[in-house]
Amino acid sequence: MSVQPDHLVTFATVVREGSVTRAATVLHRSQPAISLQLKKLAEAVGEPLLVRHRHGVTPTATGAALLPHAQAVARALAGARRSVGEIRRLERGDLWLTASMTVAVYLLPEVLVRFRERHPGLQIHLLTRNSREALRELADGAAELAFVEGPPAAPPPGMSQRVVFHDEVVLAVRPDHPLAARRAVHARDLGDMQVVTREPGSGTREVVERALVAAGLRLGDIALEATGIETVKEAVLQGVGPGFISRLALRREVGAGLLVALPVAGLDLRRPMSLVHPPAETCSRAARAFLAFLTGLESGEPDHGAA
Amino acid sequence: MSVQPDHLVTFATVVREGSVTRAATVLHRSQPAISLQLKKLAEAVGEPLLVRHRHGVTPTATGAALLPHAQAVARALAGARRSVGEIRRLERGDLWLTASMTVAVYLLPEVLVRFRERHPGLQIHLLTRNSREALRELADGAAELAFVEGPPAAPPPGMSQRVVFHDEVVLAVRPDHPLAARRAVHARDLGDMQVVTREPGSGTREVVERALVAAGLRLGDIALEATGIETVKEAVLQGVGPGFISRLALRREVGAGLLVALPVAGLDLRRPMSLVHPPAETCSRAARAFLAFLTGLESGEPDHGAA
DNA sequence: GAGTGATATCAGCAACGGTTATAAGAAGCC
DNA sequence: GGCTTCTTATAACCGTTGCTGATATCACTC
Repeated sequence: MSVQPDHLVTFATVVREGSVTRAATVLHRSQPAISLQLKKLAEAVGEPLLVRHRHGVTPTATGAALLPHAQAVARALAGARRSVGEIRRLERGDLWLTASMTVAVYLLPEVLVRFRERHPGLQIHLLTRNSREALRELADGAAELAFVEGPPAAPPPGMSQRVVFHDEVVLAVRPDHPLAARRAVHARDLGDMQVVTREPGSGTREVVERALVAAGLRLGDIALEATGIETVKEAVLQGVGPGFISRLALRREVGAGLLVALPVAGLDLRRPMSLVHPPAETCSRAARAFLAFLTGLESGEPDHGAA
Repeated sequence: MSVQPDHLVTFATVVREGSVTRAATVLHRSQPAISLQLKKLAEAVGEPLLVRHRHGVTPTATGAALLPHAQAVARALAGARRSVGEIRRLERGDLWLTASMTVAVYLLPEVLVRFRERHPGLQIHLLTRNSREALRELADGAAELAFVEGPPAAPPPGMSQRVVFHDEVVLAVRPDHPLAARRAVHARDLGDMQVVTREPGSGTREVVERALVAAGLRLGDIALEATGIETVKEAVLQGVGPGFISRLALRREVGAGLLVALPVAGLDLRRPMSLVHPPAETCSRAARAFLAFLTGLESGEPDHGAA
């Protein structure tokens, strides 16, 4: 029989305690169980490892030679158990998120800060991708939770999906713009405007175009087609004209009075953000904790619910 | 169920091999056995450690966090197994000997050198004591083999004893001494001599006195009572007079023609050296190897047998 | 010589962990 | 599209291990 890890741990404990009986109580075993393990270990080595005397045992020369290795095994095992304990108590762990740009930049940071306050030991990895890439990383296992744009379409097999945020594309204007005084604009007014939009292929642009098509309308002049949300925002701020931007991405500027967000009546510019994730049972504890945290946010803090 | 060392080793192997099936062959287990161990480990941790894909498995974030600990356990265990292997093959080990002065100084070094040539990895510890101390250290377990002076008296309980060397106290004289031409002296001539002896209480002195008493004789003048074998030897070399010394301690000087060793007829000055040791089964491999080595010497090389 | 404290030994038994056989899922290939 | 061929998962069975509880043994103490 070869050398068993348990035997080495037992041996190390026996030497540390200096007694088979004491080691038995420490290890929550009966004394014969310990004696048997020691016997097996000595057989494996081929010679006695302990000498018995009145008040316990002491290692032989061979035992002393083996002891450091036994201690190394015991140490390594204790380290592994401690690590597992930390993981179980969520004192340690990794949370791999993948999210499309808008979610990653404008929604998640605030949420993640609060989540980390609750679990400071967790290391959060946020991958900023587009929706398709995010879903692929989810399937790969590179991330456990994916935040994607768009309504619940076809969730990948074996995955759950739910809407976590109801965003909406709005028309952003400067406070000194004539429209700024109005509560909203109507879709038919768009034909007269010179607007700023994102480039074709971007999520925001697609939402706008789909809504226009559905409403049987067309855009007027496109004053500027900008790549990237911040570019559009900057163009609007500079006075180029009204621009289509997610309400989510405008929160700070609206709050600061730098821009005004106007809903477009007659167009369905809603833009739900979905969370896609494997069944909770197959998720890491960290991911489960984050799912629960999100649910808590939605129910407990209504300002994060509908747009 | 708690985290088992075997599971960690298996996990480390699976990650290294990148496949459950390959790890199974490496570990000489069936594939289901490995799968089961991984399942148990994942249960203990509380979340999945591996993600499956077409050509095997890769660790999850949690698995990656646990991996170093699993590797540490595997490394430590491998180290312990290697160490045990070395001990079994006598490439490593300790041999603790305790011996009375005469044996330790004049007999063992030569033997030990040859023994170490055969087993270079063994570390030999030679404790130089007197016979009583040697026997106590044997009982304590501080040494495995004890070389003591005197005939097989009462071997300690559970110990074996055998004579390994037949020494003899002789009368050493300088080559220019009148006695040097003779093959031997007779005990009754001692009364006329001025001799050099060890101090009372030394083994050599006791052998001489016991023999004299048994023969109904007394010593003549003691010219010098010296403490220590080398002191007696030096006194004889300086011409103080004949001296009682163990033949064993005279080998070099006799060989070099510096001294002549004269047996004393009519006195039983034999002085066997005994080896006391526990039963071979309870000895370390190193000690067993040394016992076998000694037996080989005695049978194979007669010059080490009788005096 | 009885008492105490330690380890060794023994018999019995439950459970773990292994094996073989089989299923099931995904990818690649005509 | 069905077929093959990798995977890993599941199930039934079974042998061995290793534990427990009781008891023996041994050494030292009083």
